Amino acid sequence: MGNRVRIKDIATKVGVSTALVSYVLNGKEKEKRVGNELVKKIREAAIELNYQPNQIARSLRNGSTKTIGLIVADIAIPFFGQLARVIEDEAAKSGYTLILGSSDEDANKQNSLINTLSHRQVDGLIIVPADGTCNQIANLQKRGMPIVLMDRYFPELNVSHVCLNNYQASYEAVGHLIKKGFQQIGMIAYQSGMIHMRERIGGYRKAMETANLSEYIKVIEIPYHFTRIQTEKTIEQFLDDNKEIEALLFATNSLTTAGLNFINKKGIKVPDQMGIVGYDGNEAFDFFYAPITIVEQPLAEIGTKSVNVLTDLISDPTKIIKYDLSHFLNIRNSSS
Amino acid sequence: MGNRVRIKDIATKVGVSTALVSYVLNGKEKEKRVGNELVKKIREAAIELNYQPNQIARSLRNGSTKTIGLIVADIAIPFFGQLARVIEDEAAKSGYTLILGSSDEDANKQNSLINTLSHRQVDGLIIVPADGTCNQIANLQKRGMPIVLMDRYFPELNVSHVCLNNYQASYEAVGHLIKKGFQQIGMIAYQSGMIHMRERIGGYRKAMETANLSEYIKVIEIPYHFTRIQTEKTIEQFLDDNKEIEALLFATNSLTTAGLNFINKKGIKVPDQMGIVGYDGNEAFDFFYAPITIVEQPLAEIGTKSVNVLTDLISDPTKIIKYDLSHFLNIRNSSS
DNA sequence: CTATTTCGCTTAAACGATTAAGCAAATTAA
DNA sequence: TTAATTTGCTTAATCGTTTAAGCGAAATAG
Repeated sequence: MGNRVRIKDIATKVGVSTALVSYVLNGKEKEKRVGNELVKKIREAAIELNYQPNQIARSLRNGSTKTIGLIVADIAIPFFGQLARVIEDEAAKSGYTLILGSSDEDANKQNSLINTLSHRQVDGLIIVPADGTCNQIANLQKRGMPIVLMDRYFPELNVSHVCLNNYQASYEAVGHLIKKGFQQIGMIAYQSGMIHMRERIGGYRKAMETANLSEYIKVIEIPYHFTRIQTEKTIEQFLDDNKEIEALLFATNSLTTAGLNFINKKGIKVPDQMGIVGYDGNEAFDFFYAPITIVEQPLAEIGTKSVNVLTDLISDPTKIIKYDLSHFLNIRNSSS
Repeated sequence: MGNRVRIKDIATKVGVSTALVSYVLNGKEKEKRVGNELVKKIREAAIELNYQPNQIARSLRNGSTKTIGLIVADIAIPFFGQLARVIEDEAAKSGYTLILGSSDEDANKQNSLINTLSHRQVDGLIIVPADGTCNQIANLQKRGMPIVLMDRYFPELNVSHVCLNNYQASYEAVGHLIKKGFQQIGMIAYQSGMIHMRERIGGYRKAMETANLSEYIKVIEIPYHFTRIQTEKTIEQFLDDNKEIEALLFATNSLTTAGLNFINKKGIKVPDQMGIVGYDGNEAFDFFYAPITIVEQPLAEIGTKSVNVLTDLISDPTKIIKYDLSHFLNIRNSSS
């Protein structure tokens, strides 16, 4: 893009100073009392020369890039892709553009992403924080960066967040299974110290305890970096070791996929031999012979709220806003 | 981020000029013969003050933002999410960061995205172009912007691209169905003038003609903005009008999903009553009782090549590089 | 008719970094 | 001893915008 047209070129062409051009192109011609004729000439010259403002120069001068950094676990995962899309649209409404990064739930990657984005002077960050990155977030906040944590947060930190009320969601999901007559309900979760996973497991436990089913509590936590095959093997081992299990709560979409795949192979009948509830829907599950009961997250609300909270923080960095949104339990055949 | 540390703060602390600090922090201390003691002091001061370079200022001065704009149809669609991820990683290897936009296959949206990104001085663009945006791309190129078209391109334009060889892919997919004994093969496509769809349809036609099955050629083209329900209705109508059809080629993942959903509801048996081949895999299809034969695209290759071509173009804007990559026909039960 | 206000524009600094050019002191060469 | 070179640093321009401050000329007020 060598032959870029600058404000100076317009100024030269019209025969005025760059200040006037800037005033006019920013719509301040009244306020700055620019003569009507010049306003017209400047506008025409800008169009004629095909002037395109340099947002970088503007950012440097204004101290604001009109840019939001979004760090998710992996943009290839539909859940985050869908969130990113909502965020993109909502951000655009306020003139913000998205800079994207995937952390792979890895603290080091997240750290370098945060550095990259903050060097690029993003006006704020929406982060799906990885396990063990509490300090990173705390430091960021101390340095005055507007941050919104999404999907999970650190209870020990006073940072804005927009998340699901995971405890309540699991509690109700398991309650539903119990009401349907299942008692020996197991849970397949990810190995993570992060609050969202702890709460999903906690809600499950609480529901079991409340129904006097504590003795049947069985949770397996699968490491995030396990391959699909390793995951299926682990689930197989878990079910072999606990043949009495009648129903399963899966803590994420991909765990549900892996689990169903295994259940399919083994010829286990859903829901007769095994009741199923999973987090986060997926077109995939429509094709399973028994449509799957799903804990649905309000994706659009999570995305828009995250952006709105962030723009609030950008204008007032002292604010702290926290949302724990409600799920919707979409009941289908797999749990009846 | 009010209290940012600038190079000037380091310079003041150490008692030198900003030039020296810049030289040292950019590793030019040898070349610029900076004294060993000062090098050490400057490094220490930078760490002590927690200096974070301002990439915006650097970009303005250097005329390069180390930023790539990525415009896809919709980042929420897993195909594009996966591509975005590959691109993100490959770009990071060369120090580039991604700025993201979704066009919804809409020419106007794409236009404003291109403007936004080019005002932000991206060093280059990877675009999945929307229908009817040939002029936009041509203008961009004329203005000297490095561009790589991905997934589709404009044959009438001499612009770099990385795409699938869609003609070949459809041709082989249909050839496979014919070899399996299907004759009355229909195709469900999107209504689009874009080359990728034309070629997918063209390859289908050619395969049918080659096998002397021209009389059975039946294609329906569904508008992109149809809802899931409208799409299913349209497919239903198509199959009602053409009850003799024995097999279907679906031109995209979401069409396959809609189609299978309908076929499921109607109780049509796959592959006995209907053979199926679809583009682009999806975990969903693993759960369909008959695993679906898929035209798989080399996602990783498309993504990495796109980035590599773009960085090539950035260093030499006169280059034009075109890739038409090969698919992999993953044959499963739905087509045998 | 002079003093004040308004009008319409220009000047120049600033944002934070990079880097060509230059300059004094120290060193080496002749 | 003088000239030339090397060393180690500083100065200042630059990238493209924005915007406070200022300055004549014209208009209005007194």
